[in-house]
Order: sequence, then C-alpha cells, then structure tokens
Amino acid sequence: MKTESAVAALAALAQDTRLAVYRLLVQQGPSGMAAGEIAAAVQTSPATLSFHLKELSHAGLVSSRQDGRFVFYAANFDAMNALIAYLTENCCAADCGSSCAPAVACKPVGAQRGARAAGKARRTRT
Amino acid sequence: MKTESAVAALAALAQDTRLAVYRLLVQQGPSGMAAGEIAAAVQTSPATLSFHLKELSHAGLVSSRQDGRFVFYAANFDAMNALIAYLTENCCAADCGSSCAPAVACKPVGAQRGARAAGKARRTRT
DNA sequence: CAAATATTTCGATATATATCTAACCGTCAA
DNA sequence: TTGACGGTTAGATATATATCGAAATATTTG
Repeated sequence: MKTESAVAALAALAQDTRLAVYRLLVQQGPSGMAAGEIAAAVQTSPATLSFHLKELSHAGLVSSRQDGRFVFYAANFDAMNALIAYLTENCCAADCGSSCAPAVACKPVGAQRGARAAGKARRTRT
Repeated sequence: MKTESAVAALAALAQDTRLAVYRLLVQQGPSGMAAGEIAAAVQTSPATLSFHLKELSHAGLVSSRQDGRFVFYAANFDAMNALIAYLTENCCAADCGSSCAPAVACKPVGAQRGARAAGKARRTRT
C-alpha cells in the first residue's frame, strides 16, 4: 500500500459520520446496506451522507452497487486489512518487548482463532 | 475505545508527515527517537514537526519523555491496537465468507511468519 | 551568568473540509 | 408518460488544518 492511499483511507475514516458509516458497514458484512438506510442509521441528510459515502468510496474503503432504485454500499475488507498492515509494518524492528502484539478482534462465523494465516479460504459457502 | 478517541487517532494519522513520523516510531520501537532526529528523517522544520508531534501525542498515539535536552518520542502500541480493534469490531456480524480476515503484519526480530502470536520477545539485544 | 543546543509556542495565512439548500438524474409503478 | 421515491450533484459558507518565521522556554556547558 502506498502512503498516498493510506493517508486517503485514514482521512476518510477520520470523521464522525464517516467512521460511524464505515463501522456500520463493517458489521453489516458483504451484503451491504442501502444509502437511505445508512442515512437513517447515522441520522444525516441524504446529501451529506452522499458526500461522505463518496469520500469513503474514493478512498477505496467501501464499494457500491445499484439494485433497482437503491444503491447498496458495503465495506471493502481488503482495503482495511491493507491499511492495518501498513500501519503495523515492521513494528518494533529494533526491540519489541511483547508490547506491540496487534490483537485484531475479527471473529467471523467459522471461528478461525487458531488458524494462523487463513492462507486458503476454507468453505467458500455463500 | 470511544468514537471520539478513534476519530482523533485517525485524524492524527491522516496526514503525510504525521503518518511518516508514526510509522517511523512504530519501526523504532519502545526506545523511541529524539524530536530532532525525527525532523531530519521526515525532512520537516522543527516548528512544524513539533506541531505534528503534539497532534499525535494528543491523540494518544505517541508518548514523550525528556532526556537531557532531547525529547524522545515513542509509539504507543496499545493505542494502535485499540484503534484496530475498534475498526474491526464485530466485523461481518452477519455473513462473513472469509472475506474479512485481518492480516496483521507485525513481525518483530524473530521472523514469526509461522508463529502466530509472538508470545515472548526473544533476544532483547539493544 | 552567558552562550549554545533542542524543542516548543505564537501569530498570521493559505488551503482543505463539512454542511446546508436547491436542483438534478435514474428507477419503478400506474 | 407522469408522478413519486431514492440518491447524487452544485454552489455557498463556516470552520478546521498545515505551514512558516520569529520569539520563547528548557537544559547543558564554559
């Protein structure tokens, strides 16, 4: 990930409404959510929300698909993982006294706590 | 982590110079780095750097300690982990088809490609 | 104390952001 | 096609941010 993209992603998330929207979409999963529903959830005017969604989209954090007269937005997980990787890159190259172990709290359906790297996506169901 | 803190942290990182400084400090580890040295590394004037360091510090991402006439800054790993946890919280509560596995790339000295948790930091040399 | 080094604060300015209102497209259903 | 609904775009404005130069605050050294 380039610095430019990272800054864009961070800037996109560095705003109350957008962060709320993004977290909402993260919790919503790949199926996403319609713009209007998002607007209602975060209590923002359609115009303002559209502005924020454009920011998130432009930063690559969310993607959209049109379905009838609705537009569904969904979080782009790859982007987030890339961002996290970028932030923690070469962490403690010098001396890491167990202080920098990143504890990521993503527990999908299949409980892959023990599985070390996800390497292969088991069970591509859905 | 409260939304407020998350936004503050993200805003702090959403800037070229600050992101560079932060990543530098992450790679530097707990020992940290003197302000002047940081300024030289990221090629910024002392005044401007001080402004940015204050931002990072205020957001809780770095901490400082005075040593003689130098001021050392170091990354605050807890803050970063809290931020990451906040971003990925309840990820894919609905239906996660292996799409949201966060791949964090924190590899300290001992090359823990396979070792999933790093447990103890071996070799505390320097 | 005075000089030198390291860093921070202050004031000013240019730029970027967030929000609002109003107007504009696309889709659906009669 | 017309009307209604869902979203987006455009223009204007208020606020926040980044950067700079100059001055101020430690801290060590002579």
